[in-house]
Amino acid sequence: MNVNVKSHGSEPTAKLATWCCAPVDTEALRDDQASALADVFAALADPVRLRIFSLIASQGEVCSCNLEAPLQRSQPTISHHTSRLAAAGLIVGEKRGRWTWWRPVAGQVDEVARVLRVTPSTGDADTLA
Amino acid sequence: MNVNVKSHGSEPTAKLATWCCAPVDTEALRDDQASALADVFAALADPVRLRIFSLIASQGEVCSCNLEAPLQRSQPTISHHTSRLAAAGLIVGEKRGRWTWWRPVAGQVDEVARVLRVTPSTGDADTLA
DNA sequence: CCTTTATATCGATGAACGTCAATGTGAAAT
DNA sequence: ATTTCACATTGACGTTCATCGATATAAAGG
Repeated sequence: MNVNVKSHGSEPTAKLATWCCAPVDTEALRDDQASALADVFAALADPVRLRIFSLIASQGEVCSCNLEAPLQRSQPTISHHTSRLAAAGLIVGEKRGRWTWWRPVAGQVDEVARVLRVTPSTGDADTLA
Repeated sequence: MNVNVKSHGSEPTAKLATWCCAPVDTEALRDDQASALADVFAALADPVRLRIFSLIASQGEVCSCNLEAPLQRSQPTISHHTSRLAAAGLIVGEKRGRWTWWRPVAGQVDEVARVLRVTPSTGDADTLA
């Protein structure tokens, strides 16, 4: 069937799960950790990219051709945003036939969620040293 | 005693927990939800702000005066970043005497982490490259 | 009052970003 | 081979941003 399956997308620059980092409330981030993490947040800091990512994550797999209409953006703009999400390691693309299919990278987004976790043990009535 | 305790910081524009939204993999984000969420991510999309937030979250409470040295940024720059974090609802400031003390808002960051969660039970996810 | 201290705001500058029209690329269909 | 189709890349434009120096505000101590 899929003879023309190729891996696709920019080489992700962010490989958070391999080396970054303790939850933000347990230990202060080093500068290099903060830079890598900021790159991932920057990829999510645009409403169009967020909607693209949620469309991909909720459908499991989405073709680029099915993103232009719901987001009302031009084809180059969609391509630009999928590239940025891929560079951040949040999605991966696979070219099958003429279409590029994008899937979420669960590990990357879970890693971000883990780092973001703030222990609720800091009650508001507590004395905070 | 602390007679001069005042609430402080810009009125947070992002009140995610009150209305936003399903995890990104269960339902596609609406445009207004994506915009609000993108604002929070934009607040985290800078290495200096990330380190400020992690310093505050890990210490529970930090004075602005203790941020300039570790981050090696000027006082106006630190003030600018704390304002942006406060506007995103991620921290709150309290002016006691001459100093402004910043604390994390656990609910906001937990809400972001919850929305980010991607269930690893995505049906066809076994073919991840 | 005046001075000191901590923080906020203003103005400017250079960099990065979102967007689209035009164009390039490579694979599929005819 | 030629055309068509899906997507990437380029170039340009206006906007937003991070940063700092200068200045303003506000509180505490004299």
